[in-house]
Amino acid sequence: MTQVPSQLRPPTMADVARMAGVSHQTVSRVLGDHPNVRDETRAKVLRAIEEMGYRRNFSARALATRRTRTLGVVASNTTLYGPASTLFALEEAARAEGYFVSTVSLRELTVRTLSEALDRLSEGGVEGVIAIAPQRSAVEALAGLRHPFPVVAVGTGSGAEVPSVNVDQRLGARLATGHLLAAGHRRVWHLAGPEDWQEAADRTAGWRETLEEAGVEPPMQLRGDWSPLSGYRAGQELAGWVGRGLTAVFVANDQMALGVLRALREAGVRTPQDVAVAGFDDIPEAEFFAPPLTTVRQDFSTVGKRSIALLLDLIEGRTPSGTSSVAIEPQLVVRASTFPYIPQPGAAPG
Amino acid sequence: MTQVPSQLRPPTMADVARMAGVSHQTVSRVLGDHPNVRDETRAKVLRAIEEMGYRRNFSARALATRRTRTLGVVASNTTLYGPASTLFALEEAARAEGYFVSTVSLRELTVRTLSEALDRLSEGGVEGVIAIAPQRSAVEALAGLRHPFPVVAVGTGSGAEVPSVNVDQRLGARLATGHLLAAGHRRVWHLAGPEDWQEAADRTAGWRETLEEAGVEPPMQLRGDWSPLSGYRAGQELAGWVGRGLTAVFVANDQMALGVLRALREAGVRTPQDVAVAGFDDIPEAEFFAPPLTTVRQDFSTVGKRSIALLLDLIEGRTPSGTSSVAIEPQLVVRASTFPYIPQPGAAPG
DNA sequence: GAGGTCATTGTGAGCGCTAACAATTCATGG
DNA sequence: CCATGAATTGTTAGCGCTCACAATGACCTC
Repeated sequence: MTQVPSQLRPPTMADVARMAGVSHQTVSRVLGDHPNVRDETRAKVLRAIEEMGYRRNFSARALATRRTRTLGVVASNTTLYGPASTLFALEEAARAEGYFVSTVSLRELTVRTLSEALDRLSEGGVEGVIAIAPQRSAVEALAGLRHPFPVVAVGTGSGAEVPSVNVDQRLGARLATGHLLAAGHRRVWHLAGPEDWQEAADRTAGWRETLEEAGVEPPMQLRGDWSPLSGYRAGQELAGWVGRGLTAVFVANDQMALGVLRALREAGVRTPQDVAVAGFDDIPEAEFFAPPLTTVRQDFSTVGKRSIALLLDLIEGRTPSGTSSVAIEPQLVVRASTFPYIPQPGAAPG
Repeated sequence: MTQVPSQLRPPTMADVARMAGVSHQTVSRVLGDHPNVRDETRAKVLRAIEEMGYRRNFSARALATRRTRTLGVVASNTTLYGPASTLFALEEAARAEGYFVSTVSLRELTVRTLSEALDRLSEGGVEGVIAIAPQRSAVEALAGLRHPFPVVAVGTGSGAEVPSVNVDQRLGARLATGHLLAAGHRRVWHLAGPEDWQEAADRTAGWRETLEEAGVEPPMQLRGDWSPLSGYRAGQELAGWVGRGLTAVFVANDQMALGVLRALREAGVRTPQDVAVAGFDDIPEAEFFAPPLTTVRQDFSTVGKRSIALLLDLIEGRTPSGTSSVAIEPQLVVRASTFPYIPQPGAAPG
């Protein structure tokens, strides 16, 4: 019941035209919503299309128009919340503009894998590519690669030579760190993300700036790899500093914050009474951590829309609306991990 | 430095042929790895290709061969761990077979959205589609829809009229429930997933069977919507049954289990000493819940490979290797939430 | 009623590639 | 030295569509 194998070859526009008693060009006009087609003719054609189950051939159309209306996306770690959300938002935004999205997911972003991915997408006829490339190495690779289509980077930071769209990570870190200072903490410690990630560097920079502006010497900084496990290990180390000046930690993402929370708990350290913890990302689970996590939310939907808009500008040869580097404001979400008040789940906006 | 706008039109095969002093067909042969090309000629052609930065035109090739080598994927909730992992695995498997993947992510799977997605993918020239369609309504919609290409469903359960690939949810539920019974619990309660999800139904069925085979009357069953919040609410209700026969809960996914854990904790109920909790999915965070969560792991990589293999069989007109419904075994991962022993994070396999 | 305009439809030429077949070259053996 | 067949290369005809332009006819104006 699912397929229609009435003929071996699917019907062509000419077949439809013959059936409707018009020329193939008229069929094309109907399909293309051209104004100058008599209603009666249009109806005839539509009826024939319906009856034959005709569908326009993508390849022929693309060949004739020289447009595939397909965008490529290169991503890695697509099972992480951030990249997955970005991917989703990108596809949605692209579809809204009438474009298809062809994805290549990489296990790791190196010059080689990135280059292969771009080659592959090029063979796939994409008109442009979005690279979700948060590692610095990836940005450099991107800048050095030749490709016959425009590329927009997401999450690479704004300093790049490649047009990019970013959430303002530095601002997010300032919000979180500032919030902890405002809550009365003298110093704020920091568990940073991987050195190679631009977003990690930006978050660290925002944290450091905020402390320095407040006249506080930034304490020792730990480093993790985004994983809960690395957060757990860092948390064990942090637990050793409780009572020696540690009262607040800004963790570079929620997953590591989860590990930190667990390590602190196991060490008998209470959150937030003994140590306040703030994260970054606002993953859906963050609200249900023990305790619910204060964190920084990024608007991926906007990231997706802006990225697609920028890429399409580049494809159409338009001057991008604004600069070629877009920054999006993140938002602080305060929950119990930094505050003794425990809100009801579901009450917080998220 | 990134683009090569040396000529307005990108070079064609004929341009390369002219430069190499051969016919365009010879260029095509070189690109197609045809055996009967003299090494010397091949070298000439490759040099010309390199020099001109030539890339074969996707649309022209697809038109001539009548093959786009593109598969479609329809998915919803792609930011959830399961669907995101499946998506990733599908793309990887498709790429390994030389296919492109064009994704359409839906916010909700209804007959209408599904139908639109299939239409759209059809316009995009896909040769086949994978539908990550865990809702029953989606399966029905799929069965009733006409489409000019084969469709393979993932996560729909094996009973469907549509060829499908599934993790054996029932078996997973039996593993978890059996584990709890074996640990000495007299009864196992159950927080089920949304009624409309086949996977939820299968997990519930596995739970119920296991209890019945053990001669135990299944206790009241709660229902959530996969979210931590719904788990939290159910957890509050469950907390009221502690001391009245409730000692173990099998929760239909990890995120709800997270909510349950929090609710129990807030109610002063200890896990696993007072109530053991098992989840389903083994999301990366599960190991770092408080306490680390016993759960059921699904091998998405295998799901991806088998789905693609099945779809390609259908596309090529081959009889699918085996039946048209593939089941994949899940795996129980035991952690502290069902056992008084607390393993070190990182020690558990995952 | 001639001339003009507009709406509507048709015709022909590609888009850049591959498949099928034709033509050429080359090595080999009788 | 030429026939024989294999290896190598070239030629031609589409694949199914859109674009540019031509053709037709209806309608209007003076």
